[in-house]
Amino acid sequence: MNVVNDSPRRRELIRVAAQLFVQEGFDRTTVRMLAQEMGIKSGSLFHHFRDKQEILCAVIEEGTHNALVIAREALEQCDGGAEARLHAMARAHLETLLTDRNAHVVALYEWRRLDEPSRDHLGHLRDAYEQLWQDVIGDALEAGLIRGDKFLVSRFVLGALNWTVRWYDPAGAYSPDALASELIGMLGAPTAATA
Amino acid sequence: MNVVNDSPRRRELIRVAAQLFVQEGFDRTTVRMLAQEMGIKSGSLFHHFRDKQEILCAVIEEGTHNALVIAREALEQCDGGAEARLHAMARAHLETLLTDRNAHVVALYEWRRLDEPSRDHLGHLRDAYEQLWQDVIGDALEAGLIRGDKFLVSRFVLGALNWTVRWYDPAGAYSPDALASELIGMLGAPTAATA
DNA sequence: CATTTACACTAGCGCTTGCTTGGTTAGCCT
DNA sequence: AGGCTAACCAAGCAAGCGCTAGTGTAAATG
Repeated sequence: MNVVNDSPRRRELIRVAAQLFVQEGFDRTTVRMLAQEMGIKSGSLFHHFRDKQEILCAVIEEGTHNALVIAREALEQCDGGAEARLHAMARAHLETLLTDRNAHVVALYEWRRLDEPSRDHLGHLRDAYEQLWQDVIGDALEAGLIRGDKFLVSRFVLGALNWTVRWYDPAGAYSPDALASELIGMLGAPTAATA
Repeated sequence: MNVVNDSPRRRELIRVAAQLFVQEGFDRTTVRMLAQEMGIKSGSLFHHFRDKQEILCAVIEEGTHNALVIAREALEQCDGGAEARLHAMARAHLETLLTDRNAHVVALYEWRRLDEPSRDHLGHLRDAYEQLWQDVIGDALEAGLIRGDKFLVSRFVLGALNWTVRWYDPAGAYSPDALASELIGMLGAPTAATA
């Protein structure tokens, strides 16, 4: 009953829950599964979370939060060039998609299972992240690096990047850095072909 | 018990099921919901489908099948130009994403709920569709219309297009045709900027 | 030493789920 | 008229679901 909001135990639960949600989907993952994976009984979960929804919310929140932090860091450690910033964002996105893969897959595929309040809360986080992208894309457009409408390009690029969770193999030929370069090279940037 | 494989009634069931699967998700859609929406009792569904899985499979199969047919038609009604073919594919993809929206959203977001045999069966359909894309992209690369690796570009483009189900509003400023042009214009095609 | 806190357990309630069974109805074909 | 069949219904089973109430215990805290 007495729910604690931050503890190592809770963090571990979120990690394992994310993995299960990816493997089985949110609805098919039962509280009993998660409990067994943690070596405890199902009732004990509700000491850490109010209900099952809150577990889902926590998983997505952590992933989105990390993505935002990493993106901001990547932009700060960057000289002012529009192309460098674009590359840094793409690379950061791919890297967080790898390190927090489970959380991001859950965010992408189980978003609809969130109830209204959670969706609202997490929506603001996600909006902040997308705003970052729109700023960087806007700069790249002004610098003549790419062509098109700011919002349209942002959505196309985000779509292309998010789709990578379906096929990208980190053991394959491309590193996140190389993949980011390939993406930018594909866009109509005459000077970015070999970035 | 005695399952029929093709009938108007079954087709209608598939249509309604697709809508429910989008609204509620596959797991949260109960056979009772679907039955009620059709004005029948839940047990009667199993005259048309062996089990719930088969309904999901039928929904996705119809969507993917239509996409394949429409893409082939679009390519046939096309002169041989690589750019025209690329545009025709993108436009066909966006149009089928609209007309069969429910089925495609289900295919994108509920794929994991398929059992192994269904996934295998539908996988071949999807592979055939992606092969079409790779051919068209390959031609565009050879024509110097775009840059990059054939497989990489195919995946980036498909990702960008599929992501549109998240944000595209058919009542908005862009028609599928215009959107396809914008996407191709964004790619590094010097002669395609105003296609 | 007494109390609180964090975490886990046992045991189950109340409900929903996919699916089955056995039988009925209405229309079509010969 | 008689038979066939697609379509449906009523009733319910067995299993599984999220979640709760109440209790135990070891470590931290006063």
